[in-house]
Amino acid sequence: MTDRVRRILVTSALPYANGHIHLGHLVEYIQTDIFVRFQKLRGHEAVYLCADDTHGTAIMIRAQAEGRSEHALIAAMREAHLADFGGFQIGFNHYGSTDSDANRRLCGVIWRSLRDRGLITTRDVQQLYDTKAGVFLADRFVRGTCPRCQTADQYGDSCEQCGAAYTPADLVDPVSTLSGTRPEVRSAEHLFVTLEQMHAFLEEWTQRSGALDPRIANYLAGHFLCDPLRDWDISRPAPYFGFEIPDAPGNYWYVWFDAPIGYLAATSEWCAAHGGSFESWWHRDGSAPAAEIHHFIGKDITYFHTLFWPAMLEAAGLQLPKRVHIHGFLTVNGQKMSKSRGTFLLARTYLDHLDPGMLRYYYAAKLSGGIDDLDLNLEEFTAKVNSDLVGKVVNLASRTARWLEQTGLAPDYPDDGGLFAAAAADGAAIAEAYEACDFARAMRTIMQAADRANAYVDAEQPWKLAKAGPESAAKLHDVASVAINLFRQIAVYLAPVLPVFAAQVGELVGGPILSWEESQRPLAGQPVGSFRSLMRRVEPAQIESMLAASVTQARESQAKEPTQHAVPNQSTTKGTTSMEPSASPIDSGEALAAEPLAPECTIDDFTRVDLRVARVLAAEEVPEAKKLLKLTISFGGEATRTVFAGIKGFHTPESLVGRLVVVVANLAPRQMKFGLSEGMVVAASGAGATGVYLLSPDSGALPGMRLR
RNA sequence: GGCAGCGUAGCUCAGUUGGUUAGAGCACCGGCUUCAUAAGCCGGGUGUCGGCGGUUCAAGUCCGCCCGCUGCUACCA
Repeated sequence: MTDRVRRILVTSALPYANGHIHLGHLVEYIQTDIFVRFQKLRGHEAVYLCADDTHGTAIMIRAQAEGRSEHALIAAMREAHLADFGGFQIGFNHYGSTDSDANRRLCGVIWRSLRDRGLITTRDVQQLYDTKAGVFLADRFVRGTCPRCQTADQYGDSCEQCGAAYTPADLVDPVSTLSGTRPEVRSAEHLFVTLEQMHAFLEEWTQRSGALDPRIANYLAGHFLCDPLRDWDISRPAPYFGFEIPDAPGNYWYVWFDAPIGYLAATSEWCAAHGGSFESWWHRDGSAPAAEIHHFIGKDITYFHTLFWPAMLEAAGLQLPKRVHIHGFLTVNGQKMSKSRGTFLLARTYLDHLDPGMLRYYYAAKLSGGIDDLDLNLEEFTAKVNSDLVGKVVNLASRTARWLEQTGLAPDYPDDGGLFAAAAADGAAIAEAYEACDFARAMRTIMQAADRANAYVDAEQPWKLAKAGPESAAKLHDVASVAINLFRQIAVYLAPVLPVFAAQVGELVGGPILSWEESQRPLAGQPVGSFRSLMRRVEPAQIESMLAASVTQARESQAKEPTQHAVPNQSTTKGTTSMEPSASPIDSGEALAAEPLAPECTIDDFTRVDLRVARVLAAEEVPEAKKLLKLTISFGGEATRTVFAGIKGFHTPESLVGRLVVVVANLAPRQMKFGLSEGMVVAASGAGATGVYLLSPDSGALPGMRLR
């Protein structure tokens, strides 16, 4: 079956050292791990490499906020990542870090190749600099007024209102979200890769190499390759946590430049430790059989891995990926993972409550190799694990192993009516499905074998043979021997998905499962150990308790974790504290937990916002708008204003007319799709929660009165 | 509204390059069994394959339009 030994280098995307591993990440690592274990079981030389992604502004800022060095931060996160991966039986051959000597060296190698091929160019970039925080500000750390339409509070790169694209330096009245101060414009030289020079190569590689799913190739053709490719800014001026560029002092490689090179660095480190040759994996003219490079990534980082990265490899003359496997995101119970619902499940939280093998199996049963999102439906999870793994597979041994404890397997494999041979013949189809990353199909085929095996036990009724006395002993021995062989055969097929389970089966009978070939011939005459529980049913209570723990955790971490504002969440007003020891604390802390307090402000800050009582004179639907109602309000006297409020669906126009509301009266007018809005009606709402609740003053308040 | 994706049995999904009466698992109902760390076996579906139209000898499978849902983004000022 194994025609020739393939050399397969496999990577998963490098997790960022800014957060813990969650069940969404694990879709990728489990998928990759199954693929690698399958290849190894088939006798191929497969190497699974990964590393922590450690550089960039976000790490720098976080380390600053936590009052420790970047190195301390990434070391701690690395330890946590490794514990999580270990818990889920992810079998990396090597787990490196982008903050390593090997990576620095290889970044230099790639860099020189790009230089030598004339792919690097230099250009001045106007960027905002936060003098208080002492850093250049990435686009998302700056807000200000749009230079084109004058809309306030826009991000540094584009205006949400008019769609204008600009650089942060063009913003009117920019503010740093790090320090709240006004940043100054500084000009700095950045280095760019002129990707357009690689256009023809990228066209060819993405469209015709077979490395990409046609849907991805199509997406790239339609969104990027149809126009000249823009230059890629790959340097950042100091201060920056990363590697300084040797021939451009004061400049650092952008984190997305050094991250994929981490794949090369991990290879280099692994080779150094195991005596392999880096060249044999990545060089094109290696004397060894050409290696296959497989990258597994999520759809969010597609263009880094399908445009920038192959361009870098091509420029450096290195081996290109044979395949970039792209998967979708994880949803839980059909929705995006949510901290408040407890479905933002960290790896650690899961491990505290459930068996990792179960998630590995569930993901395998749902993964079909496509880029569709994968849904973790917790009820289905429970049903599938209990039915397939406990009821069908484990139960097969549970119901027959005891009859072989004394005798071992039959000395010759008995006649089983062709069952073992049939499942052995399925091996080719199962292997093909694994190879195509269509694990769902592989699991379906394997479970059919388990069904047939259980039907066999049922038909032979070994429990009756056991009672029938000595004359049936030989028949009982045969039946149990068949059942245990079928069980072990299934364990071989499941070994890539359930390595720990496979090892336990090996202990029960037949020794460690080391080769796919073991699915092709039955065992005979071997001893059988005493059967021990291999897997327990999932109880709905376990799921409940995991979700509850997850909610609690999310709250705690949100209370503790520094935000990018890096300002401690203190209670700042007496009012807040005096309300805490309320006699009957029946209100849950959910709303507050979902949205931590904003950074401290001064009374002057507050005074700048002019809140007034207003009366709603008229209210009407805006049929084309999903969320907006058009209100006409008055602060008293003749003048009226038009305000669009996002309360459609929560208030009917009729219920609003005549009532008093609170309005931000000095807010800059905003041109909206359906007209000019001249203020903002204040309402309460919870982060991530539905429901919008208008504020009303006590009776006696009059339009025009100010809130203070 | 823009971009992307999806709509097949109550639920989660398979349906390969268009080809015989459209499938699986779970759930549900009935029967059997009792060896099993409460599993197993047998039987049970009149599903408008979202709708309409088109191409074809033949469409869940290709094309067009429409409807609905999801994600990102936008009208939440």
